[in-house]
Amino acid sequence: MADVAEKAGVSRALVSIIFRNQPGASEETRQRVLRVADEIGYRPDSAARLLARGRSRTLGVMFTVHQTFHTDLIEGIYAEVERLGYEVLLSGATQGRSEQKAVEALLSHRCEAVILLGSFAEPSFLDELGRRTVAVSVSRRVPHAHVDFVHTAEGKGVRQAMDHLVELGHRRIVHIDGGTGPGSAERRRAYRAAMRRHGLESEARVIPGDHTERSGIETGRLFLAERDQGQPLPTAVLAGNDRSAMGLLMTLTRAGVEVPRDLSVVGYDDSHLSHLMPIGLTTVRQDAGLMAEYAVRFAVERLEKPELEPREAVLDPKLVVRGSSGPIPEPSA
Amino acid sequence: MADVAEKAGVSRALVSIIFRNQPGASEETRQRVLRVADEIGYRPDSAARLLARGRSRTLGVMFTVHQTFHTDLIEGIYAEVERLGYEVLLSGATQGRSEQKAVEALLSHRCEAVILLGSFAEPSFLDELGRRTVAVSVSRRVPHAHVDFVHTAEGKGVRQAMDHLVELGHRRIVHIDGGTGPGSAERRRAYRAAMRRHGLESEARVIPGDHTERSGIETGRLFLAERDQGQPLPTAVLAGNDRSAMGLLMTLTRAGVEVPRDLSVVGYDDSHLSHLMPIGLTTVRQDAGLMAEYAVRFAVERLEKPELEPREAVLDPKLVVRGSSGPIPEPSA
DNA sequence: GCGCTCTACTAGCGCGCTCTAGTACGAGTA
DNA sequence: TACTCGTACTAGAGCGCGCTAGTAGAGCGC
Repeated sequence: MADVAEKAGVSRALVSIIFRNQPGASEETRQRVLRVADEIGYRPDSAARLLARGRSRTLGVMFTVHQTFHTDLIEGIYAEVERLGYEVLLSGATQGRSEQKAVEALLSHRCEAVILLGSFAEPSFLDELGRRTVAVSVSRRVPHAHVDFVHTAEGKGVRQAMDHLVELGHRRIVHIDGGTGPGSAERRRAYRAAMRRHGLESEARVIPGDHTERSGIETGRLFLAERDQGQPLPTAVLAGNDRSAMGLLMTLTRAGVEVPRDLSVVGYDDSHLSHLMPIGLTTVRQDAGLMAEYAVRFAVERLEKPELEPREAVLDPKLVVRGSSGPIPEPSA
Repeated sequence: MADVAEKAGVSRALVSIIFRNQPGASEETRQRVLRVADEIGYRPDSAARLLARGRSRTLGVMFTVHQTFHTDLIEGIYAEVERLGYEVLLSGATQGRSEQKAVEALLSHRCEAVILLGSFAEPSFLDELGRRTVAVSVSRRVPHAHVDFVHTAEGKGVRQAMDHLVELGHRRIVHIDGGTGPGSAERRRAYRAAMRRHGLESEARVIPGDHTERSGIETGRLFLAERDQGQPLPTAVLAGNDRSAMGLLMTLTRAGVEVPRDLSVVGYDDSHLSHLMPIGLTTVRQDAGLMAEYAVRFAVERLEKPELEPREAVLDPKLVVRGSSGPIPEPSA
């Protein structure tokens, strides 16, 4: 910066003004300084910039690397953040890199707010985080924690899916659970309620799982083993999310079970891959773009008005019927 | 930091030493300072830290949000970077956020090196970037640019896939191209060479596309339209990558074409989703973990020995045969 | 001529940390 | 005793910016 200032024959302060696009420099000087900077290859150092101004205008986003729905959300976040003149820092959680670690990285990089996509963390962790900084939790709802929430009305989505299956004649409808995953408790509850409402309480069955393909695969294996022992397959499965549904589909299809003739499968999320399954996955759509928009807006608004209380946005999900669900198999089949 | 120092009754410098895990503080003081810091909720500010020490020890990673293979790479990158005591900053390219923009963000955050996953950028852009900083290009090979390369021997992979298909009796083998995507030129060339080698030159057909599901879908539609006009379907397709293969599979399967009975499909990458397709996708496996390891090591080694010339790592791909490829359909069928 | 305002610019402090060059002091050594 | 040496610590400069308070000079009305 000093080099640029000297070469352009102005003070460092003026260079600073110009690079911040602030008024206070003549058009002529502005052009000259920018030209010199370009020649030298100068680019403002955001570390120093961050340090000097109190604010970083940066939102941190914690996501799970393999969660395809998260990449849908990230796309939306980039778009909205740019609109509002902020920046984004991504930090991924993986097998060997915990959520806590990912969030720590964001905080130490001076993110003003943290957006957590589908967090699995303890409620106390979220609450503490929310008190220390502005935090938004997407998908994962933790009552009484000091964070904003953006999620879909899980109950509504599950209800639509269940009504759809019951209308098709299904009674033996199994739910693959999402474990401690975001939204799973609500989905599980809504599944149980729907079974009760349809008088299918005695048929209700929840299979433990998580939000990965693995739990779908394992459930598939379980079903096949049961079938080999003479038990009938369920006629429909409501998976905890799309990935779980895909795992199930794969396992069953490979074993010769035909979907939806022999069994219907419904997913959850409508991640961008779900409509790319060869048969098309019937699933509950969450609007990733809108969720991202809310998350960013909540964060930015709380940053600009710190006295604001955390809020909650509940979006409406929508069942998308594709090829993986169909009428109940013929009794004789 | 000053607060911590005061409350613990030591100088700021000593607090600094302790937080950098450096020798020069007694165990007793160390514990006391850490306890005080914890009480206050102090966490070293990496912006200031960055500014103060010359180095950031941070590698920037540019990736394409929806490219599933990239998430596989990222997982590997996090692991290797941690092992070497560096940090990672992710920056995603999306529809509305160009590669250039994503890279700019990384540079202004003081990344010492940039790892580009499957870049589409102009060779001149890469070369310039490589001269300004340490850059590693994964998958995309740009001869004579001043960057490290990590990629697989595309030719070998394609050859294996083609030999596999020819062995199964296929002759009308079509290639869906990856356009300007990383590796596509090499794959296209290898496809043509393989057709020639097998005496199938006259059957060679390359359909323009890119590395997304869309190009698979469009190719599927094209095939269906051709079939409706009386032309025969090809018997096998070598897709530009897994996503393209998945798009094709979806379109054809929905239209009643059975894979692999009516048509064989081979993908490329073996991204973590490809073995989750219900029928299992035959594909050319690239070892994401190993590629990530090389990329990080190249970057770090060049950072620590700046006189090092850029290098190239060519890994061996391996055909993974799953359910989407099979023998040529019966002539009468 | 004077004071006034407005534009275009500058001086220099401070953001929170790292790091070099030091000091103070007790233990060991000749 | 005088000296080194090692351990535990401190003072203070400086990293590259942003920002506040200020100046110099042009233009204006009276």
